[in-house]
Order: sequence, then C-alpha cells, then structure tokens
Amino acid sequence: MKETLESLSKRLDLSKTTISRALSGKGEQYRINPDTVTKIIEEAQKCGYRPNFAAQMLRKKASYTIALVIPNIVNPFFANIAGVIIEEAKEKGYFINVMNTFENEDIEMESIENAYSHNMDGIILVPTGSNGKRLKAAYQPSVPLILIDRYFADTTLPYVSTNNYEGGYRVTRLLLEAGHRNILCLAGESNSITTKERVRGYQDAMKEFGNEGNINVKGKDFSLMNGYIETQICLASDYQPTAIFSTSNTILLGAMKALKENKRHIPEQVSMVSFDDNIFLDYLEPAITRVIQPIQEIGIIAFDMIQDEIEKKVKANRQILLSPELIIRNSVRIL
Amino acid sequence: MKETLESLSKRLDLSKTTISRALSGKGEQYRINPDTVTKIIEEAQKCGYRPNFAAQMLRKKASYTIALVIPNIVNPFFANIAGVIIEEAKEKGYFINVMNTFENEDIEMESIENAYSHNMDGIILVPTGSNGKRLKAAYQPSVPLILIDRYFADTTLPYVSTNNYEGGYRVTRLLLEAGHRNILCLAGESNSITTKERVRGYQDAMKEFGNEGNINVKGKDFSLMNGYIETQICLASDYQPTAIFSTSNTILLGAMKALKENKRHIPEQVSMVSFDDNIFLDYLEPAITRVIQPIQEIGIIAFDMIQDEIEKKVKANRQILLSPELIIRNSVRIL
DNA sequence: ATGAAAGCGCTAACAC
DNA sequence: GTGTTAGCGCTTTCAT
Repeated sequence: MKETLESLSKRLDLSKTTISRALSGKGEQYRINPDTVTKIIEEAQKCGYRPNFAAQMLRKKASYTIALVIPNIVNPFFANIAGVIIEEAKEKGYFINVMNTFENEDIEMESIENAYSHNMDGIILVPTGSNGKRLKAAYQPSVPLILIDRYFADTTLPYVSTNNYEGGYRVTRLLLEAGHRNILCLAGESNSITTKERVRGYQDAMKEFGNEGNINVKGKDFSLMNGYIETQICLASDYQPTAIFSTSNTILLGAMKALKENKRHIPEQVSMVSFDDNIFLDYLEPAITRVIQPIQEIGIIAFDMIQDEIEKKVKANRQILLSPELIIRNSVRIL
Repeated sequence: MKETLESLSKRLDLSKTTISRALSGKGEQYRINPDTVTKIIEEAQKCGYRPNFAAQMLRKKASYTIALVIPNIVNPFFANIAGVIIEEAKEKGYFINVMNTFENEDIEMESIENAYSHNMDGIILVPTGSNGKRLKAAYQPSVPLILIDRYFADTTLPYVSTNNYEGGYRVTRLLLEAGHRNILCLAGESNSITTKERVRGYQDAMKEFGNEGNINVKGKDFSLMNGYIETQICLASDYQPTAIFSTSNTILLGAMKALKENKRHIPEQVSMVSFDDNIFLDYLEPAITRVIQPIQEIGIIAFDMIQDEIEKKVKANRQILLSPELIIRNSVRIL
C-alpha cells in the first residue's frame, strides 16, 4: 500500500498541509512546532513515504528533468559530454533524459516534441541540420534550449562549443612549422559547423604560410570508411601528403588503415594529427598528436546556463566558444 | 498560453472527455463521429496542443520512464548498452533516465530511491555491491527491477548478462591450445561477479590442461594502473608469462604499457588476449584477440523483460546468461 | 502554529 | 455518439 499525504495525515492526525510543509523543510517558515516536525519526519521515514512526483510536477509545473538530445551516446565524445552533464544535473537536483538522433533531423524534431510534451524543463541539444530552420520552427521560447558542440552562427540561439577554428588552425600550424607543405585535410560531415570551422582553420593557417596552393580538403563524413577511401585515393594521386590532418578519430583510423596498406609509416613517411581525445590514441604506434575539446567545461557551462534560465527565468543569450588544447605525441615528424 | 483539454473543449464546444478520447485514438471504440474526430485532431494540431504529461502520469500511474542505473556512461561498454536500451525504449514508447553510480553503493541506493520517488515504471541496474543485501532491502516488488551485466547468483532477482565463465574459459583454452603454459590472468574489481566468473573460467581451463601449477591471478580493479603495475611486478618475478589474459580493455592498456617498457613484444615474447570490444583494438600493433559480449542482445532482452513485467504485470523471474564471442586477431603466438 | 479548500490537467466510470 | 463527474496526490492561498 502506497503512502500519501492523505494516509499520513490520518495516521498522525494532522492536516496534509502541515505534513507537506514539514516534509519540504518549511517548518521554520510556517512556525510549525519543532516536535511536530520531528514526529512527522520520523513517521514518514518509518513507513517509507515518498512524495508522488507526478503530483508535484502537475502542481509546480516543473519536472526537474532536462532532455539531452545528442547524435549517439555510443560515440565517446558524446558519452563524455553526457557523463559530465548527468553529474552536474544530479548535483543540482535534476534528471537527464538521453535521446539519440542518429544525425537524423526528423528524429531530432520528434525528440524535441517529446521533450515538450513531457514537460521537461529544458533541452540541451546537439543539432543535426545544417541550418536551424526546422529547429527555429519547433522552438518554444518558454522551454529553455541550449545548443552544444554544434550551433548556428546566424541565429540567436545560445550555445556552448569548442573554438573549432582555433583547433584546426593550431594543429595545422604545428605541421607547417614542422616543415610540412603537402598537408591533406580529411573533413567530416560537410554541413556540420564543427567540420567547417576546423577546415577553415586549416585553410587560414595554410594561407598564412603562403601555402594555399597545397590546400587539399577531402571527405564528407565522420566515418572510418571515409578516412580510408580518401586516403587511398590521395596516396594514388599526384598530391603526395607528408602530413594528414584528420578531423575525427574514426577518420583517423580509416586513414591509418590506408597508410598501412600502402606501407607508409607514421611519422616517417606521413605525419598525422587528429581531433578529439581517446585513451587509445596514446597506445597506437605511434601515439597520436591531437587537439582535444574542453568537454568538462562545455558540459558544466551548458548545464549552468540552462539551470539559470529555468530557475531565474532569465533568457540565456550567450554564445560561447572555448579554446581547445593541443596534446603533443609522436606522430609528427620534423622535416 | 498553454493549451489544455479545457481550452480546446471551450473552443470546439465539446466535452473534455470526447476530445481526450478522439486524441488518444479511441474514436472508434467510443463511436465518436469521424467528422468530429477529424475536427478535433485538426484543431489540436493547429494550436499545438500537447497533453500534459504530469497530469497523465498522475492519472494513469505510469511514467513511461525507466531508470538505467550504471556505473559510468563514459565507459564504452556501458555506453553501448545504454545506446541499445535507449533505442529499444524509444521504439516502445518509453524514456530512459540515465544515472551513474561510479561503483559507489551509496549512490546506487540513492539512485534507486530517486527512481521510486519519480514514479519510474522500472529500473534496469548494473549493481555495484558484492552481495545484494542493501539492494534487497531497498527493493520494492511493485517496481520491476532487472539486473544486467552483474548479478547475484544467490538471489531470485532477474538478470541478463554474459556467460563470463565461458568467455574466460574459451580464451584461456585458446592460449593453452597454442602451447602456452605460463599464462598470467589480470583480474578486475575483485568483488564483481563478472571478474570472478572470468577468473573461474581461466582456472578451470588451466586445470583441464593439467596446468594448475601455473595458475597466476593478479590484480583487483579495472584500472589501467592495475594492469600496468601487476604486469611490471610479474615481469620482474620468477613467473615469466608467455601470455596474458587481461579481463578488460583498460587493464590491457596498462599491461601493454608495462610490456613496452620492458621491451617485450606482442605476440613474439608475450601473447595477449582481452575482454570486451573496441574498434581501437583492431588498430593496435598487433590487433588484439578478444572475447566480446553480446551487448545488443543483453540490452534488448533486458528491456523486453522489464516491459513485459510493467505492462503484463507478470513478474520477470528469468536469469539469463548469453554466450560471448571470440574475435581472433594477431596477438597470440602459436608456440 | 495549524487547517480547509481549491485546483493543477487528465482519464474513466457511469450516465443518457 | 457525447457529456458529467469524480478524483489521482500534491502545494498554496486564505483563514483562524
């Protein structure tokens, strides 16, 4: 038999009101007799009373639940972000509902609708489309929405992400300074802003070194196969890369496979740099130099922003780009 | 202004009941005029009506939400399981609330309490303790609970997991058949049943080959450091392993680091096998032979079991162990 | 220092 | 074929 305020009230011969107050720590505020409070709390403990969340939710119009809509929890990058957000949320008394979109905009819209109909207090989203059109259309200003990782430069939607331009720029510069000129850039998902920015950073660094003639961007998604095929094609072409900038770890693995098949060693014949972190990168032969994103900060800032907006009703309107970090290993040869 | 059945009812001059019925597809059942139904649905669409989930939940006493309580979403194994369960849940109209326990039993209990107070329809749990005592105490039979990955052999709690014994046995047998005798077993978290079973499989295989004198089990958690230290110690001892059975990927990496520092090559000097899958394992030098768990099946079966119990009110009482699979790569030398 | 009563938005039992 | 009504369990306003 489930306990309710009603049942407690009968047992203790007190009103539901008093019990509710005592149990939610408002005893002081309403000057309830401390003894009464103690008695109530003890009884509640003893019979395992638990407030009915649905009823609270209906009454208070808050669910203390936030939707986390990401492409795929299986991707370590998103799993890491999710980990950070889930923790931060728990500390602040919120729950996180994870939804995968599989890079499909229809599923993304569906997830957002679901978040709305389930009274979720807010949505943290890694958007999938190239423009925010459908998102803008579905967007309900009354439910806070924060973008992470990807964003739309031409909208006012708040976001927290990495400065991917800076990452692409710095890692390319590293290669250029090591004397490389033929640097192949293996790009990911072409309509994702993260890809575009990484590539733009690469291009600007190349130009800055008077090397625009050698700019070579290939690839169009984050798959291993993409990295493999583009590397194969490139190695068979006139453009012989002495270095490769892979914009993701999956692309990296594909590229490595192609290099191996062509008996090109890293870093002796071809230097390699990648984007994003993974413990395994330190155990490859050689360990891979890479740019890593400030995942911890992204998650915490995004959560804090959304919590602020939920609780203080102040519209979040910040658009934040955080600097990535360079991890130097042994995959770059100095010419 | 938020739409409710009430507001729609006024606008359409129909009762809330009729509207509720039409909108939840019960038009036929209650023989509502098809035109009326159409009219209602259209109007609801137009003004973006969304049923209030809290109210439904309060009324129907179901939240269509299941708690997924795991050690850590950042661990790829659990991220994979979570991915499967989230998908399966979505297809069946459920939401998944992910909670991390960080292998801490207090946090686990807290999470379970939270699941209860939030009216979650069920709990899928990777338990943390060595015995199910506290879990048993907190357990509420009215809320379905299914264990995955880890379980308690001496309780009736239903579970779905891998036959870790079989995995440990088969992989050890593989090494024995390749002629190895000094096989070091690097164990994980010592009071986890998965570790115990893997080790037991190792021991039984060793005995079966008349090799019990060489049984050597070391280590006590799933950390990289554990794998590193135990391997270092072993290499400096009298027991010179020609093969190592690592019971997790993190342990593997630690062991590899130690081997490298001691200039022992895999597989020439030391063969290596590991537990669990990861795409990176194919890109290590050499690619690592391993036992992989049927994650997809575990997730789906666990979800289906819990859904059955929730909807059909039939207590799940199955305890299921699924066979793991061997992936042969190049890390085992045949002596 | 405590209580009565209204009402959040929905569904379902029971009418007609 | 449609409506009336009660009530899920909680919080909060107003009253004393």
